[in-house]
Amino acid sequence: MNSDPITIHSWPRAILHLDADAFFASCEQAIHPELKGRPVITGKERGIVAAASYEAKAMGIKRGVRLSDVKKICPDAVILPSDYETYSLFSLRMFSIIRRFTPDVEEYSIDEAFADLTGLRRHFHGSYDLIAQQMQDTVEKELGITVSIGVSLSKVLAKIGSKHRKPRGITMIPGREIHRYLGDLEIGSVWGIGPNTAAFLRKFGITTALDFAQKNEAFVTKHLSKPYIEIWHELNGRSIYPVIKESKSSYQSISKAKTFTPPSKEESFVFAQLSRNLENACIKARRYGLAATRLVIFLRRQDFADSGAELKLTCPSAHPSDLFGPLREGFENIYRPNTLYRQTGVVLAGLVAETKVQYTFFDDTAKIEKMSKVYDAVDMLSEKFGKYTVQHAASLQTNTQSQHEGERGDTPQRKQELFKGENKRQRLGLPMLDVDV
DNA sequence: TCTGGGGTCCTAGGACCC
DNA sequence: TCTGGGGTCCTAGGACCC
Repeated sequence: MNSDPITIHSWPRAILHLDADAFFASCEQAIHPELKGRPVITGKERGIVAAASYEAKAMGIKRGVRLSDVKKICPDAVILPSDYETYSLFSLRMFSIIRRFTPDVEEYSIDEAFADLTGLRRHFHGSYDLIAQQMQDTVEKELGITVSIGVSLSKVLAKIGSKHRKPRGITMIPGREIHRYLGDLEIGSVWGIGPNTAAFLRKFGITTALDFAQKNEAFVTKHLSKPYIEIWHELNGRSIYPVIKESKSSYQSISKAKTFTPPSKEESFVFAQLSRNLENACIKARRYGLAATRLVIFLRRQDFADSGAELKLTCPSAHPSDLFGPLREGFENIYRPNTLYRQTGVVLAGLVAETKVQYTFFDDTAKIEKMSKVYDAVDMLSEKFGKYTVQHAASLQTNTQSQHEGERGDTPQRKQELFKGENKRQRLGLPMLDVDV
């Protein structure tokens, strides 16, 4: 089954990659100026470091370190729960600043963006370097966070640039200097080359990005599959990956998972967690007008072994009431008594647009429509009053335990200052629900 | 690095059809 | 009843990303 052939984009492109520095921690420092200059860490809710400010990094604190260790290394550290909602607002602001320079912007992740600057020098009466500087300055001035930028001939090279000097770095990698940046770069640090591929390449004596880039095409096509051939081209300055403007509007799958501490062996508790995952996944699916045709469930044991089950649904749906039957069935297949579980999860897969859902003769259409209304109302209540206003009885058991998760009574005043004039829904870019209960 | 919670794309191989 | 070549669709699973 062969997919699209590799096409190289028209000659030389100027691709910019922007990467915010210690994004979560920087947002916290921007909102709480008294934290500037202090070691700040987020991740309180899960007990390990999600992000560390540069002050914390300087003391040797990295992502993934246990918070108990953090307190030993750095008793002064300010430890906060991650507040994704606020970070999303900063993120949207950051993207809109980048769009002042060009509409050709890809929102790659919450703290990263690509932009295609090809041909913009005339318009800005300056070099790409100057454009990058202006962008960096504007973000810093308006949002109070710093970013690092790389500009080069391809996305892979631009990423290498933005990582090369941090924080607040700007790195231009013109074609003639590519080798200078690839020579010191370990092959496993290249975007798209994971531990498996790095180990495979090392068997051929390839240890740096330069070693790989200098292999000839015959070698690459003989030993590697499409994604890696593409990376090889990109490392050599031939742009393969386009900057994709369209923001995400559809999903292939929607998943929800949650780890609980301490782990549990109690069947009803584990199933309640799973039910909650299902409800959350369904809320998201309905928000995008999607319905699932397959339901995947999985349990992760304390030793990190996974077991899972996949159920095919007779009729596409994003309503928990339709999915509880299959959920229960799958759960009973994989749950083993006297086993400690640490995580549950569900995946809604085979998503189809809600409008495409076809009812068979045997489905009770009237009942289905009634259920749709009920769930629209639930979604609206969740938006208005917080997520768990209305719950299925099956999920209720999770509440007692969720109380020891990180609480956050934040500073609404400050947030309102920063984002005044936009209600939460607009700020987060969510569509308006049009519900008549 | 002992382990969050989301996602994506690619490939091989089987089922099915002519 | 058997044989062969070739196409399409679907799915499981691997690998990778932030």
